[in-house]
Amino acid sequence: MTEHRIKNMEEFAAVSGLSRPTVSKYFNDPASVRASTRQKIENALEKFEYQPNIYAMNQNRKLTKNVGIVVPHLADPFFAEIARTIEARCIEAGYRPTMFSSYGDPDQETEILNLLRSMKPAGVLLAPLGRLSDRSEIEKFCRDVPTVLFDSNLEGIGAAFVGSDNFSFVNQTVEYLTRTGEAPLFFEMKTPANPNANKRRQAYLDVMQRLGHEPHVVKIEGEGWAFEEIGKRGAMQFLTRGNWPTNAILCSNDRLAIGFLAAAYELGIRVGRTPDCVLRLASNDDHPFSRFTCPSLTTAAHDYDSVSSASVEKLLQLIESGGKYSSRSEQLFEARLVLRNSS
Amino acid sequence: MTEHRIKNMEEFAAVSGLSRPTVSKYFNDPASVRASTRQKIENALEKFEYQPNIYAMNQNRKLTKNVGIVVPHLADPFFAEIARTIEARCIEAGYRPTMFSSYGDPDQETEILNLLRSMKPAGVLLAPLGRLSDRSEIEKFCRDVPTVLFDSNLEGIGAAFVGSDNFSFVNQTVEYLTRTGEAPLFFEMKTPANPNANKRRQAYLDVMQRLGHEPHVVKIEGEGWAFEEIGKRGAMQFLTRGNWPTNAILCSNDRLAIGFLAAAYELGIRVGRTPDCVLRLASNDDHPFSRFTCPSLTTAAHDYDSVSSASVEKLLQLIESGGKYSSRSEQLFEARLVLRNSS
DNA sequence: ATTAGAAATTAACGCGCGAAAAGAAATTTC
DNA sequence: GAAATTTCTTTTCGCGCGTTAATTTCTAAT
Repeated sequence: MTEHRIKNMEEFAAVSGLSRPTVSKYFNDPASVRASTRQKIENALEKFEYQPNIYAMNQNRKLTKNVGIVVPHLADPFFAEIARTIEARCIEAGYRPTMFSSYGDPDQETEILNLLRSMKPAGVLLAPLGRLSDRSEIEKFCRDVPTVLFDSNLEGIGAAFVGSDNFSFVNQTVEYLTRTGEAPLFFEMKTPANPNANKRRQAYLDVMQRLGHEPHVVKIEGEGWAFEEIGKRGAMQFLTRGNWPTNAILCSNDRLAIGFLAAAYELGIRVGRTPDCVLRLASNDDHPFSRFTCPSLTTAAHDYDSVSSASVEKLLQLIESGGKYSSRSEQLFEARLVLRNSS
Repeated sequence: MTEHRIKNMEEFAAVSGLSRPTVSKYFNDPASVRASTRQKIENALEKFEYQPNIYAMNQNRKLTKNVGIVVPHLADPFFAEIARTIEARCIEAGYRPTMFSSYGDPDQETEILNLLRSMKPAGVLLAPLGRLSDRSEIEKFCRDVPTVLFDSNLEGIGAAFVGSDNFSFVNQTVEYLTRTGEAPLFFEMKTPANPNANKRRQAYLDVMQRLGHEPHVVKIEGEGWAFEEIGKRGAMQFLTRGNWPTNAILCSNDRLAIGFLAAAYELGIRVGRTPDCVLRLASNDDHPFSRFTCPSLTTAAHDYDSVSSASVEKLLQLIESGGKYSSRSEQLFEARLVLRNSS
């Protein structure tokens, strides 16, 4: 029982009865060595607990197994959830994901990209801030590092975009609200940072026209990422002002809707589909908390799983093709209407 | 205009008119070189955009500038928020934080610690899972790496613990509820994973005894991290059963309370402090969403800022003392009672 | 100007691994 | 069983930097 702590791959190769290059190959890709050899290594691995020095590994590798995941705001459960799923997918695929959040700050987003560049990642999954992003910085980054955009599209940037079909979201909610009652107005922030918001407004206008109803867009004030607070304040104004053109509200996203519902509750205005309610509300995203609002929120749900899987898959393809791609692809997933009690 | 891309520190040292060891010293600690030298480097830095290879840097350094931040569940806005604050503090202090989340899984927590160990971090800030954590693994890890525990205490493990004073939380909420109405019952999960939950129950029992009221603890079923769902289901049962010993509820944490309020709303049971309400509810944590519940939630707030600052400060002290400490310290911060509409 | 002390330079080594090339050994194929 | 193929070993080089020790240069004082 030689209780000799293994210090490097040389020593570990010795105790597994192999040469260092072979062991190196194994750690690079376990399937690249013969089964019997793999056994030898894995036996030794159990007895001696060694793991390669990640810094030495990555220093000389052209391509690391690192993958960067960047989201605009990790404290938003929506992004936390999707980042979590993507992270899991990357690990399954044998990569080492690292998560970053710019917390709504464009400068921090740029810093993250710089840090990532120095990490020589195999690829990056990036959900950009949107309107606030420094487009040229992101563009520059995408030229150096294989990058797949998700959630927020920046036209023409990155090798691919994977996201949700905003038209499908709004189409379903508007159609449902209209079919079961009055056609909705659209409740949104005046200057949304996220490009999806703009697409959703456009989709709302399109659908309303198609259905032959007059559109009403309510734009509320507010900057930053405190959407619930913004939604609540905006709803307070909207609700106390009265004189609503319709009794159906479609919020641009769930976080605004959460604020809206809080305002309605405080004002004693019943929201829901029962006869005693004066307003009906629907929204988009299926935020993790939307099933616990009062009333629970009718919303168009992202296909989280598909978006995550497709993003990662796209990135893996891109990596395997050496970062080259013939044309930028965009993949959009349909929404799934989730009927709850708010409409 | 020599558009020559700098490849390594040697080249960068050349263009800044210095020797490599000096430049190396600068990157290790900018204050360790003469002011005029620092200027030279920073001038060159603006013209030539070079950043040292992080892998080569860390390979041979006894201690990196890396700091690990580990939380039990990043998709929980509470942890996302505290992780965010801690991350910012670390960056301010010149360290490079990396965030990890075990997502409630003990195995993943252990894996994270193993990965961290191989990153040779200067220190780690760890909020362990709690009851589910593999104590021996964490203990082993803390022997190798300077570690400060936060949020959840594991007695005797790590160099220090920084958290909130659960007694102060419960003391304030119980005292408030009792003073303004009936004494509360305590609503919690049967087998809470988080040690704070146990301390809160104990604090509740203590306070009730001190105030001369009979305690009532309602324990609801449920495993995992879907606290809102668990709270809602448990509240559904509790509320439909009727025959409540008191009209005041103290939830162990806000996420349970969010579920409780959702259940009450669905059942048409009014919660709040107005005369038309049949129940009053308070809770602990001041979860980011607790101001948007219906009604908004009266809760005992963590001193987020102090906990984050103190944790990081403690870790920095620990790092500067070479990871040595004479005795394990515990630092607890008082709660701040936030009165909203639920009681 | 002299000089001690601080700061920078030179030179050299090593870290732990990736990578590549050439040859030996094992395995598969017919 | 020999040939063809795959897999492994040996050898060697280099990555980009940390680190150290011995000098040299600079700075700030006497």
